[in-house]
Amino acid sequence: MDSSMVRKRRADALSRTRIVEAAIVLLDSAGEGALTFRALAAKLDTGLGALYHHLTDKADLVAAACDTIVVKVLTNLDASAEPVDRVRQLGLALYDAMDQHPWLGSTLPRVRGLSVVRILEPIGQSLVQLDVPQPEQWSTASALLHYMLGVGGQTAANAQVARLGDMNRESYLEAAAKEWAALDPVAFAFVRSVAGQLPRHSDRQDFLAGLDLILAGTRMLTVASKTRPRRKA
Amino acid sequence: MDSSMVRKRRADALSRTRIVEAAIVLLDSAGEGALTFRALAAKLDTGLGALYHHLTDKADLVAAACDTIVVKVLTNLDASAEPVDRVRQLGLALYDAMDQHPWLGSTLPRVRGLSVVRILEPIGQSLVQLDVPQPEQWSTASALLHYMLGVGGQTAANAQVARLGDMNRESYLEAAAKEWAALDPVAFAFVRSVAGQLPRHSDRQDFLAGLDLILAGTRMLTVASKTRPRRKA
DNA sequence: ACCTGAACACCGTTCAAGT
DNA sequence: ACCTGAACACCGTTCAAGT
Repeated sequence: MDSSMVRKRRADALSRTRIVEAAIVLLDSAGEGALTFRALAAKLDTGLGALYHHLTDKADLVAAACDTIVVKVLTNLDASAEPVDRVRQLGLALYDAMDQHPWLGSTLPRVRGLSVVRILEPIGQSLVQLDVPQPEQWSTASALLHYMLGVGGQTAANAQVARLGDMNRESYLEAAAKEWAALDPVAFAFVRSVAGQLPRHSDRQDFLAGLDLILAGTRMLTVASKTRPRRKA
Repeated sequence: MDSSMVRKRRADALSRTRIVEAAIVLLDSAGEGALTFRALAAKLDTGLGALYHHLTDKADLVAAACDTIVVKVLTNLDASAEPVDRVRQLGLALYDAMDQHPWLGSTLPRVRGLSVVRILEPIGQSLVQLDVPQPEQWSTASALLHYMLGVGGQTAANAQVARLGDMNRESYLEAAAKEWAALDPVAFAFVRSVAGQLPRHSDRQDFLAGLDLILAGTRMLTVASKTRPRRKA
């Protein structure tokens, strides 16, 4: 019962879930480069080989970490909302998760397993409810998925650069804005013209604006198909 | 003048450009995992340290490889085309480059340097020409950029999985379709419903369809702004 | 069955030493 | 100035050996 005994007998046994949770903590606190089997073993106070008894691979570990977050995001969604709102909610929830766990955006695309399919499913279901014509359902769902993943990748990259330079978000954006403003006025006319808004802008709002752009384009697909009315199911 | 002398005196001296070109060949032929300073040194018949005399980092090398491709893509664009067509051309050219160099899609987002800004610039210029209102220019250009990068990331991931499994595109897609068809009928209703089209679909056409979705949404921004007409410059 | 940690085959990067 | 290659400090992964 005394503390030395508790320390000897581990509070909870090593398990896949515990390892993955520790991996997420490691990734969140110090970035992708910090996830190491050795660091993980030290954090869990165990040996290297023990980890391989619960995981097949590092890829397996990363995939499990991703899937844990993705499942959590999808579980918290409100299924009763209108289809368009469901997609927006899903997008924002995913954005927030990628913002909170920057390693997610760079890892999710290349992860094996169901994580990406899990995200695709509610998107597709919403499009079906929106009466997007069958031939366009797949490409539209893909477009929404790729957009979300693309934003996540960039979020991850920015977080990584900021971390390497040991900067916070504001100083990073201001440095980028200054860099852009110094570019060639002819070749980079547009980028220079928007450099000023860079430090003040909200990535989250921009994400939603882009999502709404795709959803607006999607609405036109349904409108176009409604001119040839189909009977209801 | 005889061949032994030619072999002794290297045909062309080691240079940053030559190194980057060799790196691209290595990446194209065997994937991201094959790009190693040791492999590169062997290919160029030089020492390890010599490479560091022309490069600061591995990140520097990868960034240079990316930028080489990006610059090539952008150089070949037809600047005289209509704005919408310019964006589509740019998108397709980028898609093709990412298809041909699968490592590009997974690397581009996290690369330091101008590569991403180079892509953003012509997108933004096209939006200006399209009379997209100033407040929406940045978020719209970002959306288009992120979409393109998102598709590239997925292309890269698919190529990677196919390479690991030693499969060609067709057998990879058929395996994925079979996997999807075996998913839970309730939880994955949508994904199952589109599994059949997976082997036959064209990623390139889907990419364009998604791009057009965003462009259709963008057109609505300009139409909306035209109801309050502004004087011409 | 579950765990340990030394050992192996790699990496990126550095640096004294050469030309 | 440019190049060499041994050396260093890491990796992921394996595996005989322990309990």
